[in-house]
Amino acid sequence: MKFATFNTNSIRARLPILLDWLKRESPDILCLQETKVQDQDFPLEPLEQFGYHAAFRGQKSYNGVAILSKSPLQDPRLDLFEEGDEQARFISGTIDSISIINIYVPQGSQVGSDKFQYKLKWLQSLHDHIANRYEPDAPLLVAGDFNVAMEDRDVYDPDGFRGGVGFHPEEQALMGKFFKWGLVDIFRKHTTEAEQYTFWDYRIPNGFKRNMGWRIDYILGTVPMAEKSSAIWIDTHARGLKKPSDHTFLVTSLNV
DNA sequence: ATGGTCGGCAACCGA
Repeated sequence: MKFATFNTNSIRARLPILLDWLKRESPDILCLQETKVQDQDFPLEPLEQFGYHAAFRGQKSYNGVAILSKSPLQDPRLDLFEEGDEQARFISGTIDSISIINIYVPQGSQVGSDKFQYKLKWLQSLHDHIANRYEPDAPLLVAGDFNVAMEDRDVYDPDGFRGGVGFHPEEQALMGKFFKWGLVDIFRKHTTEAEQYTFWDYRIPNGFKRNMGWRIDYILGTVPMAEKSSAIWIDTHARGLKKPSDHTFLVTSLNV
């Protein structure tokens, strides 16, 4: 089984890249973030023509998540918070008896801002949601754009970023709670290599060419899932075409 | 060479 995640930064702008990649890689499940499209405008038909079911929640201009899959998503849930979400950042369900959670964590703007506090609250709420509703010995994958890098080897300028948004100890401590609960960073299960990034800021001139990136997209799995992962790789196909995304595809093979 | 990020969506916000 091939499982992947990709921040599209607009699914409509990235549709040629996305369809090309689906044709080439034929993943069983693909989690998408920042679709930036309202549900009535979601490009369902071309995806169905490629043999995919799609579950999605969008909103105007910002955010938006989707799960594409060859088998339909069962028991879909579209809200993290019990009272319902104001922002489209969460979608979960079950496929072939594997629980899937796809998330787009708030970016956080600046340390100390209201948006930063919301990011911390969101991460804590995601942790509590998982701890209250899932078991660490059951099959669960949590994938998406976490907007947090964990270690020096995961960013191109650790000393420059330390204490800033995306590389702040409070964010990292909240990420640490996921690992303590029992989730495994599947990328780090397979390699200790540094400078392996999934995101390059558009605003850095030639940032991709100079590999000035961050590893902020993850596939996390409970131990039974991590044990079934035979490989994981960063696929920069999304950077090769005319309208590159600022993120890449992150893909893992699972023996299920 | 005389600029220099994107996308959404209609003036800027968010990343």
